[in-house]
Amino acid sequence: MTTTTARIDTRRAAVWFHALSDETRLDIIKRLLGGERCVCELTDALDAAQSRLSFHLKTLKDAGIVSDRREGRWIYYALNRDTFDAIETIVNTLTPAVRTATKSQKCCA
Amino acid sequence: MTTTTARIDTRRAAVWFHALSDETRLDIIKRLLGGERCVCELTDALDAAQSRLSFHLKTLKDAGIVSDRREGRWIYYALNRDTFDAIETIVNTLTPAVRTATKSQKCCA
DNA sequence: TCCATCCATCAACGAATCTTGTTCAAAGGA
DNA sequence: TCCTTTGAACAAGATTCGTTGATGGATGGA
Repeated sequence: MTTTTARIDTRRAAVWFHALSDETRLDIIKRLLGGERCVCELTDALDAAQSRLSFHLKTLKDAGIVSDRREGRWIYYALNRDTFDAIETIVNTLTPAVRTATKSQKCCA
Repeated sequence: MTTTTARIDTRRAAVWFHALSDETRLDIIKRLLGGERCVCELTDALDAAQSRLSFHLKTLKDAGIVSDRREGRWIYYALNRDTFDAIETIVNTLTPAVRTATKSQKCCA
């Protein structure tokens, strides 16, 4: 066996990274770092059309990055802690493996 | 100021995450964890057409994820350590912020 | 009940992405 | 020089993505 990173579920990882691969979605995530927000707050803050935000929120939700909660007329979105933990695990497994992989190049170049 | 993560360069982050958002590219990265490889080795290992791999390798190269080196007839690709360090920094900055952001929800739900 | 607000969904369009097949350039061996 | 190998680049087609505007459902107030 080469490394433990070979065990990474590439399908899930690809979905997560895709959700994070758009600037609008990263801006949404930044806003949600301040706590849960309803869509109307995000449309104001990001100056984006409502349907556009709804589209990106769905992408984030389908990827498990955020979750939503209805309260009266409003729907609040919040970051999904478990998914970020999983992403952190992937990256923190991958990077040391990269360091190991690139060590041999340094000495033989 | 809300958090240090607000400083994250979303443009660069989006490019990196996009490069990581494809299963074929993640498979390439996994292979390169074993050390640098030429394209012909990757086509054999991943059972993919040469032009397809060339496309994905270009995507990875443009994003700074890999770098290439010619040796005679062969071109060897290797993982780019610095980029992975930068990605690790982003994720390791973001995740604690997510944990902080999601703490308040736990107590008020 | 009627109306306003919040937000998801849909249709349509253009742009970007991915795949496949083909062509072309660089390098080395016969 | 000619041939083979390696891999980039290009064109064409299919698919996915992102944006915009319009519609409709759910909720709550008047």
